[in-house]
Amino acid sequence: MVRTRATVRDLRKQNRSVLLTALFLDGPLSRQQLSASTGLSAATASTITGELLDEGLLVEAGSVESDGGRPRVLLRVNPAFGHVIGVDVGETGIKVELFDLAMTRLSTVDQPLGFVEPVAVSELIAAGVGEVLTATGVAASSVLGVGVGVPGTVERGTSAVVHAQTIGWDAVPLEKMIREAGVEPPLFVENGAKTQGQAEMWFGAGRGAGHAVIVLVGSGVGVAVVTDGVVHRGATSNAGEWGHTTIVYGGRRCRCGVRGCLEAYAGAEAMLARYREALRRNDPEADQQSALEALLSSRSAVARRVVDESVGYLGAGIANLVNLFNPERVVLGGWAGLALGARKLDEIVAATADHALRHPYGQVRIELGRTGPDAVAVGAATLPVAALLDSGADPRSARVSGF
Amino acid sequence: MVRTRATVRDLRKQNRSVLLTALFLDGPLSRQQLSASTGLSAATASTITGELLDEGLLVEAGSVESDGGRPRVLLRVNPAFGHVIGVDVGETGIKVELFDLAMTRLSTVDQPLGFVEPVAVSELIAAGVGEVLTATGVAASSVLGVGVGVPGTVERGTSAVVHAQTIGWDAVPLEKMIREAGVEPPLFVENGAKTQGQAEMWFGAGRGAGHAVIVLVGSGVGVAVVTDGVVHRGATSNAGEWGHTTIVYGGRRCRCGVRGCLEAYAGAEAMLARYREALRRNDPEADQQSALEALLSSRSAVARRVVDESVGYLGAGIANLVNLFNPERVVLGGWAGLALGARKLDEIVAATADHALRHPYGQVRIELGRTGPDAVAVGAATLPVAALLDSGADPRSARVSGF
DNA sequence: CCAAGTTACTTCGCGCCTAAAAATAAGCCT
DNA sequence: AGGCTTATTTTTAGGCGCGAAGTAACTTGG
Repeated sequence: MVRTRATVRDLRKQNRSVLLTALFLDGPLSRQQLSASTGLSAATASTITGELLDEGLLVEAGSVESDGGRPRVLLRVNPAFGHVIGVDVGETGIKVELFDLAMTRLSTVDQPLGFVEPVAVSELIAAGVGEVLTATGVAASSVLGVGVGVPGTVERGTSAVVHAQTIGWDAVPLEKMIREAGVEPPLFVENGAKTQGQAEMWFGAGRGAGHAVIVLVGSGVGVAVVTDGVVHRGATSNAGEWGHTTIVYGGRRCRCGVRGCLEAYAGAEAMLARYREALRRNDPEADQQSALEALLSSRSAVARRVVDESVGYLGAGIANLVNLFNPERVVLGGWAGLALGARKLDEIVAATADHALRHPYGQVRIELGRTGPDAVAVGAATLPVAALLDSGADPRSARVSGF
Repeated sequence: MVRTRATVRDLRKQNRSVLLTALFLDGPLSRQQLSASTGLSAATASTITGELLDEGLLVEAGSVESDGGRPRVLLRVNPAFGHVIGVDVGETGIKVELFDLAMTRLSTVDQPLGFVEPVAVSELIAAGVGEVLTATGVAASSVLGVGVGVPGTVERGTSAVVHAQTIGWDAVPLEKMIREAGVEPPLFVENGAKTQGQAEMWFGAGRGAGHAVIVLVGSGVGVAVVTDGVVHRGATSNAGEWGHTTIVYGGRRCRCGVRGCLEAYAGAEAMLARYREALRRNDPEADQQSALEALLSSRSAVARRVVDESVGYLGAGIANLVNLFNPERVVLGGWAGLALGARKLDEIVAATADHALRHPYGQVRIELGRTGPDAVAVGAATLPVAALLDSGADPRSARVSGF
């Protein structure tokens, strides 16, 4: 971490951020509790919360009676201070959701989309954003930001650029395009696996863990690695390409062209392909989701073998992550991950134990994901919230959108 | 990152740290340059450096003539402010080195050790520390800290505990033992691969990279992952067990008991074992180092095949790291890594390219390590230095040892 | 040799900041 | 009602970085 110089203003900003984050994550708290949990003096906690109340970021939320003293007044983040929007760009459609600052869902729009073309996607996003706003009567000016979860990797620079081989996107300047389609609030474009990981960390099975690995098994596989509470991004925001790590050197050819990638063994697509091969059939399923369900519940020896092998590969893949990252928690999510995990979690855990080193394995807890089907959108919506919390909502820093 | 409350004192501490770090890493600088490079105002840079000069942390280092103005006075970290000691606990012996604060080596002691037994190791370390001090006449009180690089993983708690399956250490409270053997300065126990990675980052091929992966190939293989300039440790400091990630599912049995670990293919021991098997010989080499040299320079088809295969496995293993961490730089080190890399770096790079995703691969530069055989000791010695720099050498914080 | 010019560094006053102490608010209990 | 307890606000004190205004230490050009 390259630390940099700080001024007295940064102090205030940081302490605002600390208080705001504590209130956001741990619900209503009194100034007293805030002082205790953050380490700030009661005086400072009081001054700063007073400021935040004046600015409309906080509101009072009742009081707790005491046993013989002045009752403590509870404070919480003002849900009406602003709104955030989360967008899930999937391979079959686009979901746009509007939340208030307490992350209560106010409106949802689903738009199916056959062919994923950047211009069409941008326009659908802009339309969806307009729709959720008019449906709820929320003013565009109250939107703190729009988070967008996309497939593929996102390169962050002055403006986010998306690379997604599977849908044929090569260096698509999506942020610029969405802006040009008419979306005004600040944009936060991020890989969908990472936004889903974020959702799992804040609201799901990752809560409370500082070091966690969120494994997402869908058609393919992905991972979000959280270190010290922060999603790991690497030098150019491309980190976390777990699906294309080699796990069977010289093995099956993956759609990325390389042999032996984990994704050639452990995603829903790979499982179904291996099943087809075992049965010498050659007709790809129309609906992966129900095909996987059928495979998982089949009692045929072939199906059972395919599933058991998949569990082995997945366990080895998870063990690699455990060895490399030494997390306290592994969360297994994604639609296929949840379907497989619902039936085979113990076997997956056992396979992980077989392949991981004893010591890091001993530190980890492996759980199923607990976020719903809109986890990508929820996670995307948390991005502007995180930005607000991290900045301490500093009223002195220039804000692009007028809120 | 869990940010925490800050006081006005933390400000000064942080700015001291920033200045001190800039001076340590980028050699002598004038107050003027410091002000420009850190962003601190000239006034503050001057005040703080004045303080640091008074405390003896900095010294003047000549001046640069100007073209028509007051010449700038150069400042640098005072090499004589204190000393640091680095210890390398290897499988064949213990090396203790003394450095001044400019990391100039003042004295070295090598002590061979056959059987690596914790008590004996602790006593040898204490003896070595005493020896380098008396040899140079440096007072124990001027030693800022002793860094110790050990095989295996180090669990940091109130006192460091070492787990090293390969040498039969299971939860050895090494820090406590070294202390009891009579070493007084603050101790910093860390995994040897990580200390070597640290050395490579500060003084070797990793310089300037914020995100890097230091790959160490010796008898086995290890890695140090650097994220944002900081060595990644995970929840319990066990992160980075690359050697025991599965790369050939169901493959060769590794000494850890699992099948298909990278270490069963890519370290010197594995290469020699595979060569022996190919030749149907059964006599382990007495000296791995010269045996590997012989293997690498052999022109026999069998030797060439073993080496080429190893290059492939190693490349795939590196590609996994590139995909997962998206580093800007990969440094290949370790005695076997350097030996192999000296002859086959291009092939290793090509094998990495074959297995990595195009995009993250496009961001990375793969280089040979540039630190010498005492990299582990040098890296260990940097640990107390890093602690000093990070703390801003705050004279107000209580110090255990009297310096 | 001296004055003017130039650049590096210091000093001082201001506006902020947090902490500690003191004061005040708002309940409970008898 | 009065004492007691606890929460919050106000006051005061000690720090900090910055900008402006000096001051120091040279070079240059006559």
